[in-house]
Amino acid sequence: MNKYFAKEIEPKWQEYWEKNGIYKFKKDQKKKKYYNLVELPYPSGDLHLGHWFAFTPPDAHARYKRMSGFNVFYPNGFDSFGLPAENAAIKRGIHPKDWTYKNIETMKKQFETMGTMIDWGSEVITSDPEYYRWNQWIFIKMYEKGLAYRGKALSNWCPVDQTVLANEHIEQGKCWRCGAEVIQKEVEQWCLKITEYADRLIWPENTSLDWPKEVKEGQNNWIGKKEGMLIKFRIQNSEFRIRELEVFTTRPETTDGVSFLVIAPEHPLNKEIKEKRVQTYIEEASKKTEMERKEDRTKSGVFSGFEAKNPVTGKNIPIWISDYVLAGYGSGAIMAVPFADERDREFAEKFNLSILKTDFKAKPEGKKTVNYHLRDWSVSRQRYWGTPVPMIHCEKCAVVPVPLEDLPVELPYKVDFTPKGKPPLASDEAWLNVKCPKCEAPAKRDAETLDTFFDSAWYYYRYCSPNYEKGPFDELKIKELMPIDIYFGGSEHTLGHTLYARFFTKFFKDLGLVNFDEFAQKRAQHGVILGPDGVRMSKSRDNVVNPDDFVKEYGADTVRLYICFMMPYTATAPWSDSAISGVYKFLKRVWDLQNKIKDHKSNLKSENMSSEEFYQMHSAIKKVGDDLDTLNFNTAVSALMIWLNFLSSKKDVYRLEYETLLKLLAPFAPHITEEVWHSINPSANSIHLENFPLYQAKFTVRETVQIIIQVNGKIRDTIEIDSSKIKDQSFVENETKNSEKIKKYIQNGVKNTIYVPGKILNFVV
RNA sequence: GGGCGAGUGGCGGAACGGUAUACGCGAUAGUCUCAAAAACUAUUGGCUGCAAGGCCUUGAGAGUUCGAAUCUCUCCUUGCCCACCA
Repeated sequence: MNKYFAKEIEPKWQEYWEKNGIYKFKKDQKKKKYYNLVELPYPSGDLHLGHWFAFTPPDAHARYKRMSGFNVFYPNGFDSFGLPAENAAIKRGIHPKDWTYKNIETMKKQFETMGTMIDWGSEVITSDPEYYRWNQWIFIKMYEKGLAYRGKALSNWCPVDQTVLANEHIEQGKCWRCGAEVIQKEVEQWCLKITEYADRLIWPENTSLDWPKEVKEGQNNWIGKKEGMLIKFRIQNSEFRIRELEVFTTRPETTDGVSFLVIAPEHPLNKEIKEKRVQTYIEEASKKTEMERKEDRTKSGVFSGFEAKNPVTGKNIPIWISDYVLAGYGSGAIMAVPFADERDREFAEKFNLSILKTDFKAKPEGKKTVNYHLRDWSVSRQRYWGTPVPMIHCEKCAVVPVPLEDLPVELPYKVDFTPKGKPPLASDEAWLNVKCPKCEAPAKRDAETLDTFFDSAWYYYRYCSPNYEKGPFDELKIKELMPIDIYFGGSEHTLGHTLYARFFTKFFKDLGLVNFDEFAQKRAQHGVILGPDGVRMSKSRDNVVNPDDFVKEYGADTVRLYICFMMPYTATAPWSDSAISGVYKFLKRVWDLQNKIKDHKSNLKSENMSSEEFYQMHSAIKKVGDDLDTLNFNTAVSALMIWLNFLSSKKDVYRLEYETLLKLLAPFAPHITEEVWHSINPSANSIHLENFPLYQAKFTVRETVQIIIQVNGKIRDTIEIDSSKIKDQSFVENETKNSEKIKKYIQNGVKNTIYVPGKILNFVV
């Protein structure tokens, strides 16, 4: 027998699996489908430790499910549009497309070294025209339903470059490129009316779906449904076109304590106020970036010079302007009740405003209304590397969607995508100028691209029929494969991606394309492997751990197993390689255990195994299987170690024991188990086509059990009884009579006796 | 400020309200060796005792319970997400 040498066996089996297509998903009426999904990666060009952590435990789960008789669908793809490609291109002069597709090639090769059972036959690459064509199709459908509209959204705006900036492109309040001060500006852009689905996106108390509480509550809070009232305050100035201020409040009963009104700097009323100090304040407020607003919480504001009449008390109260009132929430105007609200009091104290009392009994007139924290989703990006918005702007007909049969609107390759103050696509005249589909007059294409969260909101539908040409997906395939049975991913997607995905699913249902309401039965969120210094890994910090180094040293199986073992899947903890050698040692010991197999030709058949041997084996099968089901990968591995410790303490190992061990280990360490499996079964098929061993409940209990004897809850002795007797309390009590230790404690009489069958006998004295 | 979570040996971490510290790392001693590495064996929460044993221990404090790391309350520390949401 050779020594365990991972480097030699791993590529061999990866090739074998590929050649024999053992991971190809095939329709199988006899088996239940199991859609196992991990969030598709961004093709950054390097498979890092985070990818290993995101993909290998789910791979073990998928392999277990497959061995347990499910027809497992485990596809993968690439979320390949987006800013990094464009930034890399600008920096290094490579075209975003070339950069992206080269990275995808590299990463797919790296994925192979991981030894996953991913079926790449259903791969989806979101920057392929065959994919984003359907992005455009969905966008147009949303437009037709009134869900996609031109709206105004507050954005970071560079006044020099004349462009919207992403948060990451603002450095200390200045534009990353030209250094100009970034301001907040309402910019017209494409928005999706996710708010129309707000109610349906709220998780009901008793959902049958298995999603973490953290996600359900997080999303519900984010949607932030609040019931309140809109109350009108008459402005004491007859020259304004706006005569009334409408405010939203959840506490109408405090209206008698309204001491002043506050409106947001962006409130339309401000356009009618010409005073210089007011305009100066508004300008200053617009310069504050998000970061500054977060950091500086001191109240600022300016008196508008006008008053409004409190509908309850009839008193005139001043109208102030302050950026602590948000334009986007409610009506962008509040009634300030400093007596009851801390922020209002802070403001009143800062500007010496009088504070009126409220007895919380006011009953103002007003419209009952519901407000949501959730905003509509702005999807326009003034960027090159994304899905072109499939719209045409015509002077006569305004906005006209591209006819569906003309899709996709392909992204032109030769475009100057360096920032120029207008969207890169706008500089490609040949692409930009088209005829209006309605009136045939000269018109222009929309030069913006879609947010990449649009791409990832529905990619898992496309996996089901990646080459389908009659629609975004084949409805029959969807019936077969959706919804997803388990969706693995990161917690950073709680308020973005997974919410959008739910929104899209509900939209598809409204279109009649699908007959379910939620896209994933179960959501499993992993933690994060931090750098060895306990901080998030990043190149700038120089704390990035490269998994390839460990793969080279120990092999992929060891790295997979270690990632499963080192911490719970949900945990966030620093990377440490201190224990990886222990996992490697474990695999070597499994390998070496071949030597101990009793010759299968001998008469020592598994029927001759002792009850302890049966107990150990069946307990391991149960524990490993259960843990793979419930995603407790670390304790599954420890159960394997415990059993191996038992097996290696014996003189010989039964073939049944050893083969069972290999099958339990196969989901974690697919290569070594395959190698050894073939070496002891030369004519066998792949171990990954074997069934996961079944345990028998009767073997998971020992013949005798230890009962703990307590006195007043303190352990004083243990006794061993036959497990058939565990239900017999008086028998157990009698047994303890022999114990000198116990006698000593209970000689003065027993007040009460508590017996937990098979566990504990507690005397209360 | 709001929401969700976490605090257990030297370290990563196990423990349906029922033997706390499984498993792994590290450490100590031993076997093997000229030596080292590797491998194997034993020990490894603290205090106390020659020993049998006893006492203490899951961030701090209270409570519920025959019994609490686990449930409840208060506080402390810490992580993540959101954040002037009226």
